[in-house]
Amino acid sequence: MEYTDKKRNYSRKREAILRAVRSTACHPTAEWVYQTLKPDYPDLSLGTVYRNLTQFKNDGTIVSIGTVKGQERYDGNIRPHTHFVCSRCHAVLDVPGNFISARQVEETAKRMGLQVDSSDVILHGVCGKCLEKEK
Amino acid sequence: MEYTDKKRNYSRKREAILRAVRSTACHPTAEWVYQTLKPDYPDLSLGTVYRNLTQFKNDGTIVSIGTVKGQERYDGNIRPHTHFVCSRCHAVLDVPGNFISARQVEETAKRMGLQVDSSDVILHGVCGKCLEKEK
DNA sequence: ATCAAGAAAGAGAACCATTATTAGTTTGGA
DNA sequence: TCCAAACTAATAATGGTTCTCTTTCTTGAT
Repeated sequence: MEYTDKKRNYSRKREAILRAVRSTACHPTAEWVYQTLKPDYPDLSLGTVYRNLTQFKNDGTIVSIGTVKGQERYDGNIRPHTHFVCSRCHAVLDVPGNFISARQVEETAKRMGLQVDSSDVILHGVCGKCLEKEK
Repeated sequence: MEYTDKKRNYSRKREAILRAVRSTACHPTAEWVYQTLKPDYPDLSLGTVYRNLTQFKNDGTIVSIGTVKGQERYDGNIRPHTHFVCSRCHAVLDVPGNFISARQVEETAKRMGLQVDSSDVILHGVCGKCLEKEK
């Protein structure tokens, strides 16, 4: 068994990064977090943002929605919910409801010998704003 | 309205690329397709694989499962179905069933003013092989 | 308060999947 | 056969992410 407990010191910037991710519903990229905090933390480094986002993701403090247009998107809301990705503007929206049958998933996983840790539902399409623009 | 119809000439390599994607259930990466075809097509270029996979994806001939470990994964089976991604070995497996309530999705989309074109269900966890290894 | 150990950060190089460019080849209609 | 458009190989460029290395903080003990 591997030793996984890591001492973790306090860091003002780490705290700010978590606050930033939790403060928005835009499902931000690392770059967004960086640009958002830069004014208040002029010496913030992009590497620090990546490092801390990865840590938060690994210990379940935040969650990753996956990659949209080549960039990983994060979510500070770790309660399972559905996401909508606009194929025009690449916005990621929360959709209430998870639309999935946990029982069905469990049964299938058991039958297939899989250990399922999480499940994501992602809808693709065109968001309201982009539909407006296209008219 | 934009002009989207493109003349398409025949190409032996394009045909082989589609055949390769359809021939496997491994949900291949561009690199896999390239390595698989290389023996039979020694002058195949990786750019050609990327170009044609993108074309196939754009006109709906194949489908993208998203990005796993930084690499896009494709699927020649375009019938909606669920996918399982192993967080250890990064295998992508087909899971019979789609577990999603189309009606619920429709209603929610309508209420939110979204145009939903497709929906993906992705399970994350540990596959049977990796569970064996870990014992 | 001071000090040492190690955790965190800044700066920038390195990495690597993907995309773009360019020059040459193939396809298909006239 | 001839030509324009489509396709490709080779390779450079791009860009998000990770790594490295040195410096700066944080923490706990003295």
